[in-house]
Amino acid sequence: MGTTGGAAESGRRVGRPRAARRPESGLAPRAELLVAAAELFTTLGYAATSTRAVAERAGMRQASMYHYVSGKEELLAELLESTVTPSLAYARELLADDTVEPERRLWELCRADVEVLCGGPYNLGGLYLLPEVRTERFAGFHAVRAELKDAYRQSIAATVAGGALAKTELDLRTDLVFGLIEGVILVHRSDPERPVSVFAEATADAALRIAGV
Amino acid sequence: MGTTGGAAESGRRVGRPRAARRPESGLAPRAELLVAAAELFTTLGYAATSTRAVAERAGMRQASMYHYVSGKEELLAELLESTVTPSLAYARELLADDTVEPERRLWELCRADVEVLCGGPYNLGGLYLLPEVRTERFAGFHAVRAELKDAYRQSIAATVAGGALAKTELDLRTDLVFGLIEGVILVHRSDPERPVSVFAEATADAALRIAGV
DNA sequence: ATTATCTATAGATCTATAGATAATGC
DNA sequence: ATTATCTATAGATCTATAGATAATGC
Repeated sequence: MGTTGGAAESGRRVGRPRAARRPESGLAPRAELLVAAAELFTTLGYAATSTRAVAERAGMRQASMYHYVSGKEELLAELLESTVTPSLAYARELLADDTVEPERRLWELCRADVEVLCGGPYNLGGLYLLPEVRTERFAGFHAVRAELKDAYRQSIAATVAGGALAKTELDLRTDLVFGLIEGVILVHRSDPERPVSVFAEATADAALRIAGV
Repeated sequence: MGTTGGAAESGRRVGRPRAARRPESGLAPRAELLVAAAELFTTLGYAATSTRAVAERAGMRQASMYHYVSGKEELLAELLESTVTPSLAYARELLADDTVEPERRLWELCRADVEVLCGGPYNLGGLYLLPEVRTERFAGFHAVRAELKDAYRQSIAATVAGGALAKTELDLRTDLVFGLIEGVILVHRSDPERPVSVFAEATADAALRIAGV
């Protein structure tokens, strides 16, 4: 124990050496697998990506992958959650801070969320629509996503325009705003040249208009 | 020739009878395959659906499918295009009709498009994000989708607010509106109870606000 | 004769496990 | 001794083709 996963110092590592030696990514093996999975899932598709492809791209043989993860599903689950948790943490921070105007908070939440979704090297948001994701296996992801959506609902309700809404109306507005944010995933893909920051701000502006602010 | 594909009259049909006899759907075999594929692709996922599953659900054996289609890809291509062509035809009709106010035309295009995307029995719009769809094989789909997007661009440009926009700005607005429309696919899924017509109108309202009208 | 289907199958995967091996650590 | 990896493989697919068969049509 103690230095578990460390050993980044010299090239000396416990265990049989890998067959295909490579430059040393510096990442822990599990992280290497996650990066490889992110790239392959988003470009080839989840179901179309084999465990062999993931492992090989991470620099190890297919069977070795099972030393770190139980299979493809675990990788997908972790990747999905990683697209939500930063925004969720930020949303909570914003909601707790009452020195900021509610309209401004909502705008900032939208902006930041788009940055996370479109800013990473891979278009992980595109994985949300996978049918596989609906299964019980991904309950953890659904839970955090629902929490994020609830933060959006609260942010909208806190605005001047939002305070007057009936529950049905509030739900509808929330769905539209949330839909816009997740929909930008598609949009971003259609024009990846556009700077993410410009795009994130434009989306936040649009979200406020939808919310009725 | 002559009555190709017909024979819906009595139960008499040319060719070896199917192994698993069933009530007669009334549909032509190719249409039965498309319906089966729509259901399975949207619920299980494209890559996760086998040719056997599609064929069996359509009432025939796996190998018989190849009598009608070249494989899964052909089914997907046709299903994708079917989600765009009705809206595209309608968009052209609207653009040709100058008795309608531009703002109203844009609203109506959005409303109708959402109805098509969310109105069908299956959530085919969810297939847009499949990585497989990016490949050359689906160029036909991309072409019609690009035409539809262009119709949106024209509709936005024709509005009072749209006329004043620089090209970059117009492109951005178009992308946001188009993104909202396609994003509602996700939203609709989260609450399928809500009547589609209400939802379609609310989305069209939101689209106009994004467009700046 | 023509047609729509069937059965059978070759060849190519892919996943997950069993068991061997080549390092370091003590 | 412990660990991280390897090689090998059983068992389960899945796709696309070859060739047989059971209807109708002439």
